[in-house]
Amino acid sequence: MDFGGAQSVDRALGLLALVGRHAGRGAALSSLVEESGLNKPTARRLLLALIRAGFVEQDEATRRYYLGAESYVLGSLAAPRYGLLQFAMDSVVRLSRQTQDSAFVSVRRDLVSVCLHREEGTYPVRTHALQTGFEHPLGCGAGSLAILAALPDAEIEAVLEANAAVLAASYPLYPPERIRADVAETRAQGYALNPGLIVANSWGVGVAIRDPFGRAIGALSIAAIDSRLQGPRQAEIGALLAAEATRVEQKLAQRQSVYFTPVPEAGRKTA
Amino acid sequence: MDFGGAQSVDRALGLLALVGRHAGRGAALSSLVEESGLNKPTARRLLLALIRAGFVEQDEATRRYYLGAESYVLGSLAAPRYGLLQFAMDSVVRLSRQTQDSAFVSVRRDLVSVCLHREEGTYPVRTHALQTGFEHPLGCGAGSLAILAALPDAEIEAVLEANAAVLAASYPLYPPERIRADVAETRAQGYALNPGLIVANSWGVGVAIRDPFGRAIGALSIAAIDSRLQGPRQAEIGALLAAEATRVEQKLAQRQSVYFTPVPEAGRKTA
DNA sequence: CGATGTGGTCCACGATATGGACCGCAGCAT
DNA sequence: ATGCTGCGGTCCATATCGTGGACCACATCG
Repeated sequence: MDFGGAQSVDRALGLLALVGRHAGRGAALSSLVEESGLNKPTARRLLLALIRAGFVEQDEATRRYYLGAESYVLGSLAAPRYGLLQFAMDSVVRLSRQTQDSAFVSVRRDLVSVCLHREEGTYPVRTHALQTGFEHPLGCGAGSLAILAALPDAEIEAVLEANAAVLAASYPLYPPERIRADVAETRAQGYALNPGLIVANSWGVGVAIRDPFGRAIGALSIAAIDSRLQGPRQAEIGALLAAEATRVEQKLAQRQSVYFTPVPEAGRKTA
Repeated sequence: MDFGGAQSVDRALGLLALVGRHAGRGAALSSLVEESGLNKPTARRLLLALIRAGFVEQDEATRRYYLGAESYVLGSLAAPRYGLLQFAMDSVVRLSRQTQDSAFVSVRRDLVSVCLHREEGTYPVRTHALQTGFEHPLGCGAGSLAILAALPDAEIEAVLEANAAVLAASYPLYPPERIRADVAETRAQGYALNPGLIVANSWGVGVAIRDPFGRAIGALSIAAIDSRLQGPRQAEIGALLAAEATRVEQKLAQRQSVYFTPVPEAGRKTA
């Protein structure tokens, strides 16, 4: 199979994405080394290249790595095409206020769902299972499941197959059959439920956001401890989420007509 | 001089930034080759790496290159640290409505100013000199000059020196002395004026935006044909801009206290 | 139906990235 | 003080990897 060379570029971009997933907290060299599978000199050398280009910055004192200004500029320039956060921000804040629990926007990125923003709830007991930058395979977690359930059946199968290895390795509570069942339930209920399958007692409810072509591109979700997402409140929150998702979809439909691309490329195999 | 290796990474990141500067329009391979100074096979190979990582997408039909989803995700993750667009968006829209001319947010990126968003004016005769993604050396253009004038004198000299080569080569109407004079005028007036120095008859007025530490990080600006920016209207627009800049600064001060970094690294020499 | 301008690919050559070994430092329990 | 551990960072001989001139395929145009 021909990958077209440029391996060090692949590694550098992987590192960049990794630094992004640690944004806020900052990433230590050692953790980047571990998570990327690179060795230290290589990781360091690539980070220097990323720093040189302004995509990453290093805190002089703590030596931790953060995303740099160029990353922000790039994202802002990409916003017209993908601007989910821009349009979902209001809704997330509103959801968090209304429910007192933490609210999230996630976006689909190929085979996974990435959390773009977490709006802290006011209720004193909170779950911190999901934080900005975290990602899970499609189907794992409330928002992630909502996205998956909104895809055409054929695509769901393709995604599950491509994710099979990761699921088996890191998500023991999520065998493919389970996810298929969850998808069916999500479609029946109108909202996705995660009954603490990633972190025990940390439940979530999610609803997908579709682009003007009807493709699921992201999700809104709420997370709380199990006792706050039982009985009627679950469906109430599902309805709230659905209402806000519709608002986001309307904003997307208004502004983006010019920019949106017909097809964002199918999921590819795992490396 | 030791650059720490990883040259192909530098080139790839340069290409990525370049694709970003063409966002919206999309970038043709040939123009990327020309603007980057790379040769075709190399550029193509690096682009394939960028596509593989999701930072760039290629339109199947037109073969043009666009920023990909990962670029957007990355930028969203960097937003808490650099979120200027997020907070300036409202102001730009308002400015454009009030003045009927096109309004812009730009952000400082080392030695240059990059236009993050252009809000189209309603007035029938418009200038298209500045578009989203365009960048100019600090001091060249209204917003860019506003940023420069808001820096400490020592930093201004450092920036001018570092930019000397580019200015001499590509901005014949901007000798360093001229920029120094413009800075003085900007500080006296309270707003920066570009009297058609980049594109003839395309004038602009700009005001800097400062972060909570007082450092100039970006600018708001208005552009129009010369006849619409003469006499009293010039200062009126200057005042409007200053008012909106203050609003943005307040939003930044509120939200960002936790995130903002003390020092964003001094300008480095041109390559 | 040649001429020109795209986008894209091949492959021999040699410049380039690699990673095991190493350094210096900070914290901490002897 | 003294050794230990874990951290961030760097060196440099080795061989792997990227390079770019030459080339192909396909449109468009006069």
